[in-house]
Amino acid sequence: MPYTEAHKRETRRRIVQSARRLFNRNGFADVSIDEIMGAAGLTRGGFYKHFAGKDDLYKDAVLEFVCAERPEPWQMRHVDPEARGAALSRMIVDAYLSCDHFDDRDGACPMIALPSDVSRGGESVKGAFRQVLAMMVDVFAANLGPGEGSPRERALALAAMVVGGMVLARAVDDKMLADELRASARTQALAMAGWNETA
Amino acid sequence: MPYTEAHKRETRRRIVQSARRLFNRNGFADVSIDEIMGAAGLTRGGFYKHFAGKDDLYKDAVLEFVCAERPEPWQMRHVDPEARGAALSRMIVDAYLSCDHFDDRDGACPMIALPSDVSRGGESVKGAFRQVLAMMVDVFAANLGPGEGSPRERALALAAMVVGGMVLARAVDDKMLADELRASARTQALAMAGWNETA
DNA sequence: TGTACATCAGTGAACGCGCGTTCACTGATGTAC
DNA sequence: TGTACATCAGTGAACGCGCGTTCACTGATGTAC
Repeated sequence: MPYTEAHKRETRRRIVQSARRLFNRNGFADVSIDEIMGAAGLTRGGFYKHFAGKDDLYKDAVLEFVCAERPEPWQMRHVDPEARGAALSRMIVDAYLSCDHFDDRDGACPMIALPSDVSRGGESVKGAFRQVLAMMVDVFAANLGPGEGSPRERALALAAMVVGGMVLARAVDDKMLADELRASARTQALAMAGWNETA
Repeated sequence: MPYTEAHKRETRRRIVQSARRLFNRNGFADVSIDEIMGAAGLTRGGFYKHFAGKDDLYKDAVLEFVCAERPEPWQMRHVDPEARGAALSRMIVDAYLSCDHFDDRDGACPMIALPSDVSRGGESVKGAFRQVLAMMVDVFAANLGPGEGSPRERALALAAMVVGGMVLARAVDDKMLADELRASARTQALAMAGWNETA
């Protein structure tokens, strides 16, 4: 058994990472396997030693975000549970709607970079997308401040607002309007969640 | 001057309409000019008598939604001004987040069907997208009930929430979760806008 | 420890295919007389 | 009113190109002896 299993896993991981970046930037349809393999330091043919086809890679690329290394406070999983609560949740909203996240074409959340692509995709990508959404909704629901409606309802609406604000900001060719969208979604989201600055 | 100008305009309109439907359903990259022309009852080559290229058509397809015939209460422009206000706005939110709109793959708002495609597109598509957004934001801002924040801020956040709710609902492969997203966005949007049922 | 071997990750030429676009043409139509 | 003409919307074959995928291969590596 030449080449260790670890070696193969590492190569596969590199391909998935490269794919995530390129899909984020250019969409699923406009990225070729050549580009993905090239960016991973490999060549065309080897791709099929790791994946059944392009579609098979798609869900892994979306899912990779869940496991990917992210700048704090994105690392929801690694945060000290003691630090959870309104402060952390506010940081997540801020980070999500931040200028950095807006500009990060390669590393952004797939819910922002790929939603309409995924909506036309197959069951497996949509399942991966659901996992990313669930991660966000669970963090929100567990840390809500005072407000109207069930925690789940409010958490889902919060997710809709922060994702929607960012998606609209990116689809518009007017930096001022994009900034306005991010700021408005941020302020109203914090208010809706009961995470006001004054709280 | 054979063939009237009206005839040419009508043909062009048919191509744009066909393109809008197909882009909505399959995205910009996955629709061929053959398909668009075929669906419009024409053949490949004639396309270039009307458009400089595929990109040129893109913005018109997005913009067509602004002028397109829509079921009430989508027809914001044609509604009796007397009827405007919270009742109308509530109807718009309801229609936007409705099951019918969710299912209408061909006729849906481009902000739902194409946002991540447009975010990777050129200046002209993004300009068209901005016009669609502006239409919605203006209607919201002009009809807000009581609430916190400036009208514009609240209108932008409302747009983010209704668009985001629908975009997420479509990207997820779980009808129950999709319904929950639509319902949650609807309830919280109406509350945020001061359009509560009891108002 | 050293060597011969089997494995299989990775290579790159080749495949068929569908795309966006071009172009020589055709033929339906409005206009001039 | 009828006819000859010019226009140009629409046709469909052809183009070069890049795609996803296949396949015979190569060569780096772990294992057996």
